[in-house]
Amino acid sequence: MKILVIEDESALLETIRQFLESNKYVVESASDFASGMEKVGTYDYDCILLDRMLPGGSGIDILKSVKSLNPKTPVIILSAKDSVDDKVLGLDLGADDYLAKPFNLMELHARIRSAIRRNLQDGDSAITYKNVSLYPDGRRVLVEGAELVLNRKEYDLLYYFMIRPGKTLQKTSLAESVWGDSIDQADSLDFIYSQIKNLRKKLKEAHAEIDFQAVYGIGYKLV
Amino acid sequence: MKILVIEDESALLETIRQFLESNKYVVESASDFASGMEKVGTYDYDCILLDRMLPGGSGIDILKSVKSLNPKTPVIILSAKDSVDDKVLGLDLGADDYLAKPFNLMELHARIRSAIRRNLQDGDSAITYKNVSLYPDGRRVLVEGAELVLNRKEYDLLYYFMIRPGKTLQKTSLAESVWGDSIDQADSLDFIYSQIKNLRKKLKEAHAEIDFQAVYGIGYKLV
DNA sequence: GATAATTCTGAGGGAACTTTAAACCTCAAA
DNA sequence: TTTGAGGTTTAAAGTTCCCTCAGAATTATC
Repeated sequence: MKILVIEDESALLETIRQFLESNKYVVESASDFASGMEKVGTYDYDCILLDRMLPGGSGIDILKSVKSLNPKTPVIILSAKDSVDDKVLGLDLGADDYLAKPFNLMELHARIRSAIRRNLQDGDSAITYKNVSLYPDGRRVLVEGAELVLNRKEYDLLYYFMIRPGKTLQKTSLAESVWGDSIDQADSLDFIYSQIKNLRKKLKEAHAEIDFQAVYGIGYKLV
Repeated sequence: MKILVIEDESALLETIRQFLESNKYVVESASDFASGMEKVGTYDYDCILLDRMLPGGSGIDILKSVKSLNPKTPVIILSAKDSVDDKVLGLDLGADDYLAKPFNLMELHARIRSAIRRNLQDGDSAITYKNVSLYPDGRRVLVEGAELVLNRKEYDLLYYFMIRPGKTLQKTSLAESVWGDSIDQADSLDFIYSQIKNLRKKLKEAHAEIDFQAVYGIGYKLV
């Protein structure tokens, strides 16, 4: 699960980051309007935490942008203002939840899970490609109706591919999304080979019609 | 689906209303005893959420009234008290489920769906999976007709699994749902292992065909 | 073709996680 | 106060991941 936190108070940002990472989320952050907009426009996230007031612009505009690009991505607004108007404005514009600062981290966690779950439960919760269906809610994978048991990394990796079928994905992107920001430029990415290999084996045994096609020098794409 | 929420804390009431409406339910509400009684006596609902303590009277009396007028309407009691007596009293008087405050909205949603489904299935109010049947009213569990005696936590845990068979449930979700919001981030979740172990033992002795499959690094799922 | 770069495969081992049992705590009933 | 059941914590043993490494196979470049 990848979460974007857009927040200019660096102390708060770090607190949130640490907390979320200890809860196994992959966290990215932006601390001003421009970089927030850029991240939102470039990557997909499972949930976005958004401060209302940002240097360079209003969080509300980022919210609008998110909702036009990826209407289903849940956005939780963090704001110092606890006025009803503020709340209503945010929710009217499509925010999924609203949390007044200062807030409790456990409360934040509950809201994030709730938002993500709600998002996944809406309508078609399955992601299907060829004869493989993936249910984010419950982390299940079915191949022609038969359950395919995957472990954590395998599932995360497959999920990342399944929501972007046919698209060539760089190894660095894969590493960042599945393994988190902690990946260093200098680090070897050999572990991806390992995971791809194991996933392929399991998929083949289950007679899945999908495969990861290596794109020499770049990464892989799901075909 | 039309739901009546009888609750005097206006903040909680609004939270529930927003949540349910966003999930496509039609929501009506009452915030004191008299108006609750009136609504209950006048309209039919698919489910009623009922606070125990209300200005002007006890939720229990409303429950009695509902059960004499429309015995089949599912009623879920919401209460700040998590005492066993309270729970048993409510369930003895015909409540279909019981949720201790503070509760998670997704949990509430699951219980509502479960209660409504059970109601529609007419007659038996059991939740059945493989050879295990669970009767929320009375908190009884039968394995192939034979009663399986579970204590409180064991029952709560099993219930949480039974209404979500096959779905991978995170340990944190389990902890929150069965143990309540009091679970702290820093807390170890090892006690879940103990409960799982005891439940498994009892289930096995009773020749139940269900089991909790560990999902490494995530939690468990009922199979 | 020869060479370099990249990808694939299999095995090993340390870390993370789960299982199990037993000790410990708490609280209500006798 | 004692007793015992329910529930939690602890510790040791067992299991599963998944990263690393080394060599083989494949692909690109010359």
